[in-house]
Amino acid sequence: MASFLTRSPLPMDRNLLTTSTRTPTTIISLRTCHDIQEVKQLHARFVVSGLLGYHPLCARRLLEAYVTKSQIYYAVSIFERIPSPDVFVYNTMIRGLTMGYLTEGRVDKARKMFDDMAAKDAASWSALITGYTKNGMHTEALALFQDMMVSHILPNEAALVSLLSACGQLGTLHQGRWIHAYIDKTRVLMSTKLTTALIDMYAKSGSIECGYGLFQKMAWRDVVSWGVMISAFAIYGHASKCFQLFDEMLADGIRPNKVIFVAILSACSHAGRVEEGRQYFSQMEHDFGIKPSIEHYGCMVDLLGRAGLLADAEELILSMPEQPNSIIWGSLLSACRTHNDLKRGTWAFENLMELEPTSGDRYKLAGLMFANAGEKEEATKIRKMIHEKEMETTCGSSFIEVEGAVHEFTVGYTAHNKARDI
DNA sequence: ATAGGGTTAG
Repeated sequence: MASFLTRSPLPMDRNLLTTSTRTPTTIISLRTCHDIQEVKQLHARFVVSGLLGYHPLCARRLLEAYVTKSQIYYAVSIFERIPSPDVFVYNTMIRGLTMGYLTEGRVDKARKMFDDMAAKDAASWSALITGYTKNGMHTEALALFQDMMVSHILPNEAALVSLLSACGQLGTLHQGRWIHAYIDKTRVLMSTKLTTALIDMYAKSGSIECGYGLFQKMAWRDVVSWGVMISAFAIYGHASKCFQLFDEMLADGIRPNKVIFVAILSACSHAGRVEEGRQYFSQMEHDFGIKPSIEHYGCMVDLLGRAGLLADAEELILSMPEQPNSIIWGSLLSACRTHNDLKRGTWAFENLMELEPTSGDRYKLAGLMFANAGEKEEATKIRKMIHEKEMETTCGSSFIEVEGAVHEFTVGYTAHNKARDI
């Protein structure tokens, strides 16, 4: 059966194909497509003209284009028709399999492809490490790094950035420090991205001072570097520091993006800075042209709710252009519990039941609200529902690393054998 | 004739 790979070029393209030593512009233009439809149109042209089977670059560039557009289905179909894929093609496939919307077993497929590869380069390891961190499989990413070191393959910058992100998510400070030392020792260039990843790792692992030290020494800070630093201080509740950094960022000529405002607004929320929060919220749209997204509304509802301004929170929710999500309702419910607002709390709870009918934590919170307000009947009704529907409830917990070991702490749990010391 | 990678509300 003749496939498009074996078909000879049509007469109209034959001239172009045989006389030119340069890559056809249609193949080059695959890289600048920003729309899937454009890629598909070019794909069709390549099939019809026979270029796909004729030019060795055509299939791999098409594969690359589908991968960057997260079109794994098309990427696989192209991949399967490449006669003898090289490392670059395999690496592109590993990236594609671990990117975009995950369907079951795609990371495993990437792993299998990786294991089956006869020749792997640093980019192959990097692709899978990044794939793991992108899918929240941080432990697997760090384990793969160990294998990589054993195989004497030097990690590239992309791998190091992903590994630092994994360390930050897990809070494994000593592994992060080890990578930092490794970077210094091997004289890897400290780029903006790498330094930003280090700052984020330190901040998320409880060493904000280390992160801030690196930040201050940076030669070039982009909007992400500022975002990492401001978010870090926001989590620590240092609102004034966030405001100061925001001004410094503007003075540095960097325009804030939506992420910066999420960080600033969450800083306001954690520190109870209602007035500043309101100012930044309106400044965001009027001075910087950024339309508030659901995350920004989430921060504002939380800010107003914590401050007990529940009527304002309600008004804001009703003014939202899109449907509030469970985070917004959960935030409102939590505020209603602390401020004993049964009316709005019930409203939030009703919406939560629609959006997350099986989340035991939401029901538990509502139960506590009714119990606090003396509504014993409502409270028992909810407790029964949790029991009957066999809903799972989680408790808040935190991880802390001491001398290389990670300990988990659960709210109300003091049975840890060295809880006091830690 | 070659990419990838860092920030985000409870």
